[in-house]
Amino acid sequence: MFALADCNNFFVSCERVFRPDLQNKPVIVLSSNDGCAIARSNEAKALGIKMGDPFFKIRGLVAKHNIVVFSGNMALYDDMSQRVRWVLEDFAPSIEIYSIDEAFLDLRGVQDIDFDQYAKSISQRCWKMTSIPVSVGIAPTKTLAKIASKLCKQYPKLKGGCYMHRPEDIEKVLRKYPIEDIWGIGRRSAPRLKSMGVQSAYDYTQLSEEAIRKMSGITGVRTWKELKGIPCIEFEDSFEAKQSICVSRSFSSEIYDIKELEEQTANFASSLAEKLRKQSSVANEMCVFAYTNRFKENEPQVYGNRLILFETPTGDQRTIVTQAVAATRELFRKGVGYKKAGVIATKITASQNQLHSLFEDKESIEKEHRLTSVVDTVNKTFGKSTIKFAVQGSGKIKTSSEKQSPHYTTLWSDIPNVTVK
DNA sequence: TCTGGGGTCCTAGGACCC
DNA sequence: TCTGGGGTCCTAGGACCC
Repeated sequence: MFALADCNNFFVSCERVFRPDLQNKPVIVLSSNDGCAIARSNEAKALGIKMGDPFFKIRGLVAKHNIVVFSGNMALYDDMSQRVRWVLEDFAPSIEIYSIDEAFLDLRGVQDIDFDQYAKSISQRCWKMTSIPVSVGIAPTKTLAKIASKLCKQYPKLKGGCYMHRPEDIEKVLRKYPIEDIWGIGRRSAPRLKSMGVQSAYDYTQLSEEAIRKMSGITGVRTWKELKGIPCIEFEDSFEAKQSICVSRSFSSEIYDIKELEEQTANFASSLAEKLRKQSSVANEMCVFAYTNRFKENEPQVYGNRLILFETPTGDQRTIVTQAVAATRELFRKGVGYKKAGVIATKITASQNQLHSLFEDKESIEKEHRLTSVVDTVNKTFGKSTIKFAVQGSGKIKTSSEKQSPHYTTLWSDIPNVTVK
């Protein structure tokens, strides 16, 4: 059996931990620049707020129903996510972190226990230890476990835990389960399937393997088998270094000035380098991009990008920042208003396999390492951008988030004016 | 006026090899 | 008129996920 633990309306639930007065009230959390609704409480969902709704389009609803609005607070959500994980780790020999608000638990080999009670216990323990409501589904495959956890949200009497294993029960559930809600069936395929008369998960299981393969390839076949109770999707509990890392943001307003854009990409590059080093990786390539506001349809659209091939694979902050700034200078066009920019590292490999060029001097490489490790330590201790490159300017990215709650659980990173002796 | 950020996997087709 | 038969690797784009 596999379990899926899914935090309910996670970002909203995190805010409610420190604002218990908001229980049972409509609450939403917005994306960066307070752009879109990316988390909604059940009450907000009931009022018709959809995932991804632009904030300016729902202002009326928000005012009318006194919906409480937060800007995203990732520092808080990341930390709360970690706390939930700590609780989950007690319940299974290994867990797979699927996303910030979801984890699979590997229960293969666990026998002679009441799985339904187990699911409920996991949920209760999470609530008790973190004040985050968590829905736990247990089933023979990951895809079915996902469905089981969704049932918990639909039926409060399940008390946060649902064990789904008997074929007749599974069939009953799948007959009522909408095709578009299946894990792995996306916005693209769902309408196509519906037009063929495939409405429910059960209908999907009734198609032939050939038909599935033709329509949705091997991934479709895997989902199809998983719905039939045959596990096909690997349990991935080991840490895998990311194959690509992207740091990008939309700006609160368009940037027309080259210096300003350079500052921004320098900041992206700096945190890109940090992320690379954090997973002990180096990158062979980096792409720098900047483009105009795609929603201003009447204005000319510009998409500038530059690919940088590093001479030797690198995670070095100085190289990455310098090259990103140089690329920005190249792609920048006067008179263009840049609304979004970013940097992407690709062709990533482990730093211990790093190849050095014949002409590099060993001593300077070691010096570089010592420097970056000092910078990392200082920034980790005293907060992001305590030490930064001059070209990063203020070290801040030009975004806005006016309704952000405090970093309740990680305040130390916000302590200003630390004196170091 | 105002529209998020960050990933993965699969596939088809082209370039290249003998 | 007739024009082999395998392979591999890489890339871009699509589809999916949260």
